[in-house]
Amino acid sequence: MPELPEIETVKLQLQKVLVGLKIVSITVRGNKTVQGDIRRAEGKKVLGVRRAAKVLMMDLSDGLSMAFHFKMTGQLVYDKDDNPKTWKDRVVGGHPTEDFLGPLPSTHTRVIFKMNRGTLYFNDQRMFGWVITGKTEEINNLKFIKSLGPEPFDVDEERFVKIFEKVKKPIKLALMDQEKISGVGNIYANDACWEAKVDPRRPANSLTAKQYRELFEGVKKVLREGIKYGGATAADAKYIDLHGLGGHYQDHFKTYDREGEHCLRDDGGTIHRMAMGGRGTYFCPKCQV
DNA sequence: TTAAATGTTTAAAT
DNA sequence: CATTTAAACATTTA
Repeated sequence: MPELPEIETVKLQLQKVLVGLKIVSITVRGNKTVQGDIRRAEGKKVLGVRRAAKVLMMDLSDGLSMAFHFKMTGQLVYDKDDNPKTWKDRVVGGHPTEDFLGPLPSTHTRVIFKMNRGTLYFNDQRMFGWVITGKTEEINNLKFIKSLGPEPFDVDEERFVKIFEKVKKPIKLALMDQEKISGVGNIYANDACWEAKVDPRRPANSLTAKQYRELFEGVKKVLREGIKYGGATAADAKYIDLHGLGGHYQDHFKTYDREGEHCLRDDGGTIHRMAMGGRGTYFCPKCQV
């Protein structure tokens, strides 16, 4: 699921509970999910948790690291207790499914990390996600990670404009192109275009200087809001809010999943939905030009 | 039954 | 070759 804010949220959570713990044993239940010899990580200590765009990385003792990609439906759940009695004994992050609340492992659990205190589960319903284990240097040099463009927070306006001014594809798809700017996915790309009052279908090279500037500020704004609210758990996760788990950015969507609803600018416009690059694209035809 | 779902990844077309 | 588009991946839910 997750885009940059959701992974950032998981990272911050895991930094609090996982660092310093030792991986006692690893059980692999989905071979498709695992790349490299993940069991090399057994007996290693978690030294740190970090993030690059949508990739979560764990640095382990003895120069090993692991990189997780959640793709559409990945999630990490850490149970502090072997038999969690309340949701307070559980830390969750990633795509919201009932796995957040039910007993684990579940049918979607692909990897189980038994720690010296508690258990970490990597769940992934659709099995697009992956976890790669290797030397820290190998992980840092993964082709996928090397090909990532800068995150929006790491460029200035001039660089931002330069990235898009020769791109002919629609601005929304260009924003989601990880080799140009990394960390932005479907939800935040939609909302960023709304913030900038830009029609998502506009060729990326056709924006005015003002629109580039507002898009640059807008994309940072929606990402910052996503992080502030702890990511999005989307509308299908009511049961998660009930228990206090998960983020709340879904309550602050500007356009995403708001088809037919009024534009938040109260300009009389209605949020329309169309498909672009096979993904749901939401915008207000009235103010986004 | 069909469509769609917070993402890449690959092949095909331009 | 660089860029862009469409299909594919696997599963569940509306």
